[in-house]
Amino acid sequence: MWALIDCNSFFANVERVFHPGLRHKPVCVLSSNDGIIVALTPKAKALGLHRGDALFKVRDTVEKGGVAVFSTNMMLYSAMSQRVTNIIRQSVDIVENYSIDESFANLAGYEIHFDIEEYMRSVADRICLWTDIPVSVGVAPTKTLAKIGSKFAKQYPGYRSVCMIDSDEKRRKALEIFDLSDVWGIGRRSFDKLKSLGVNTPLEFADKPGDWVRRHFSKPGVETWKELNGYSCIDTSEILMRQNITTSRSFGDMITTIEQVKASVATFAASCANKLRGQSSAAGCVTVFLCSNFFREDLEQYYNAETLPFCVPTADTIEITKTALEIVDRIFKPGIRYKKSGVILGKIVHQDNVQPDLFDPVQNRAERLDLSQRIDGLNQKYGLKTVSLGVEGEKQQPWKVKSEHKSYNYLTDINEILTIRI
DNA sequence: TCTGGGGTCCTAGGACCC
DNA sequence: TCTGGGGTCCTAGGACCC
Repeated sequence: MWALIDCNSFFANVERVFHPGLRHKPVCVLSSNDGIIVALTPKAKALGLHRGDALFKVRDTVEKGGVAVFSTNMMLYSAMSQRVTNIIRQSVDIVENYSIDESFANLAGYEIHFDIEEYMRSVADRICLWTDIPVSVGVAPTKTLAKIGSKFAKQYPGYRSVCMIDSDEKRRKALEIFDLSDVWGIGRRSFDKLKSLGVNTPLEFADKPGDWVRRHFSKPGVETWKELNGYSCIDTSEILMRQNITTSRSFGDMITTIEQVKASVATFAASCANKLRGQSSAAGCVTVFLCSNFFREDLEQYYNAETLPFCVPTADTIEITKTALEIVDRIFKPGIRYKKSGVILGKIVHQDNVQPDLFDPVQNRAERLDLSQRIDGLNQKYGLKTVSLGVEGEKQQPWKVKSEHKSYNYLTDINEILTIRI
């Protein structure tokens, strides 16, 4: 059996933890630039707000409904996610951390010594007691069914946080009433296709014969079908090394000069390089893209991207930044008002597997990497951008994101720790 | 005026090899 | 007029996830 432990309205609930006055108020968390709503509590949903709504379009509802609004604070959410995961790992041996707010726990063998439902309920209660984050748990023979269980657990308080799908009767009943478009692995396209084929519920899909499914769908569709029928086949075991690393942002204000574009690209390149070293790897190529504001039909539109390879895979901030800026020189077009840029590192290999080049123009790779790592160390100890490249520019720049409702880094910065007045 | 960011996997088709 | 058979590797784009 698998359990899926899913944190309810995770970002919004993390904010609520540190603002106890909001316990019974609607809360929502915004994307970068305070653009759209990315997380919201049930009370905010009840006002008619949705994930994906642009803030400027729903400002009326937000103000009239007394909704507490927060800018996104990933440092805080990551730190809280770590705490939740740690508690799960204390109770179950094999845990796959699937996303920032979800973990799969492998319960094989646990039924011998425990009442699984009560055991997982005790885990859920402990998470709530120790972190104040409410979770919903689904338990089932496959991950896809466990996901469905957790949605039921979230929807109906009667389950007391844990919904177990452990018999064929329960499975069929769940699949009969569950929304087909909410099944894990069935996105917009597959949903439309199933509808057009006359399939309206997960149960109708599960009951189709295997050759029908294989005729209409390829590997992912067949796997979902098997999982719905109780045959476990989706592997989410942990990805130890990312194959691509991206840093991109929309700008607070549109920018026009090449110096500003370069400052943004240099900042994102340094961020990518830092993430790259964090997983002890090196990149074989770098891509830079620039684009204008596609929502502004009155302005000239532009998008361009280019990729350059490295002679030898590298994790050196200076080398990566220099190459990224060469791309800017090639694709920058004057007269455009730029809204977004981004840096993508690709062809990533582990640093121990880097193939040297006999004609490598860089002689001191080890020292260069050491320099980058020492800069990481200083920035880790004294705060972001304590040491950075000059080309990244000053702290205040028009392209920096808007973030007007950001809470403090209560869990990771000693200067921003929660103050309690008695 | 204001509209997010970061990933993975699969497949078909092109280009190439013998 | 007739024009094989069997592969590999790479990439762009689609579909999906959070």
